[in-house]
Amino acid sequence: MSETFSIADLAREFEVTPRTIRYYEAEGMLAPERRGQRRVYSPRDRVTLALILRGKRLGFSLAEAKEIIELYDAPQGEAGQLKVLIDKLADKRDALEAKRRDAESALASMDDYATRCQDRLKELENGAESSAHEGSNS
Amino acid sequence: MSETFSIADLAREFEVTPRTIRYYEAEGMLAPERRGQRRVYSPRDRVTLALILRGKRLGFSLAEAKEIIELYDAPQGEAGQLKVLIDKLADKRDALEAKRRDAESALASMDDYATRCQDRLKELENGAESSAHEGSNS
DNA sequence: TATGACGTTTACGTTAACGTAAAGTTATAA
DNA sequence: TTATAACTTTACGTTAACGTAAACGTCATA
Repeated sequence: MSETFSIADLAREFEVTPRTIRYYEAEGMLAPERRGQRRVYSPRDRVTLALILRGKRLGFSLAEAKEIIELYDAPQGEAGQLKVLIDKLADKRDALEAKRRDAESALASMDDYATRCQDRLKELENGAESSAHEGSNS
Repeated sequence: MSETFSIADLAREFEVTPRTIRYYEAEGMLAPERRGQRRVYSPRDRVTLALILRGKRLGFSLAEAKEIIELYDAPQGEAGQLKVLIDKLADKRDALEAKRRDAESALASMDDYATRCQDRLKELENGAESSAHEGSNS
């Protein structure tokens, strides 16, 4: 028998409220067991929650996050189902790739800008030859 | 005099509605010129809109996107301001890096899963030796 | 036994980010 | 000159994703 978690455990760990976790359950994204009326979360439930929250951080809606999760526990029974699953995975992969590219280009331009700011700061701190864009004239 | 754009031009290009663009203006993120009462967008306005939308795609709220944009046209007058700006840039950079890492780990596990699905599919298509996890026994 | 601490359900409230409709303005085309 | 296409403002409506409050259950412990 493996580890279990209370709703407060997961709320603490992932820095969300119990309300949020219950909401995801109401949306059909989690289905913890019950000990009496209390929710008992398995390590698998915990992974699912982590997936949801990572999806959200990446700008997916809960509906989109749900689609992704459903892919991960889709039945791989027959070949037909598997082909459909593989196709859908490719779609989600493309969406993720796009986000990564967005992040990378944003990082690139931001780093570029930060470098220019630092150069400008050094100019200001070294006596500073009045205007910017001045070469190092001896 | 450089190119200008109507609100419909930008709406088409970025696949949003004019309402959305006006909303961003009302939120203080865009300030197009006016020819009469009509909005006239500069290439710079267009870049700003692109920044907003990329931010949104990455899961930033409009408020966060606004902060980033304000960094990009902050005054770099004195050294003190520049230092503050550089600090804030580092913060936003960290947030972006985190998103990129999220995207990358999501991609990695998804690719992993997709590969396993494809393996399973090939098994099914090649006569299929009953169960999974069977080596290629001669 | 009573008093927290932690959980539950139910239900209404809130906010961001727009959608949508109404009514008016302005330039161009027929 | 009228129509129509593209724009404008104003203002109320909508949806996702929770927040918040009320009223209740249940277990350990002081």
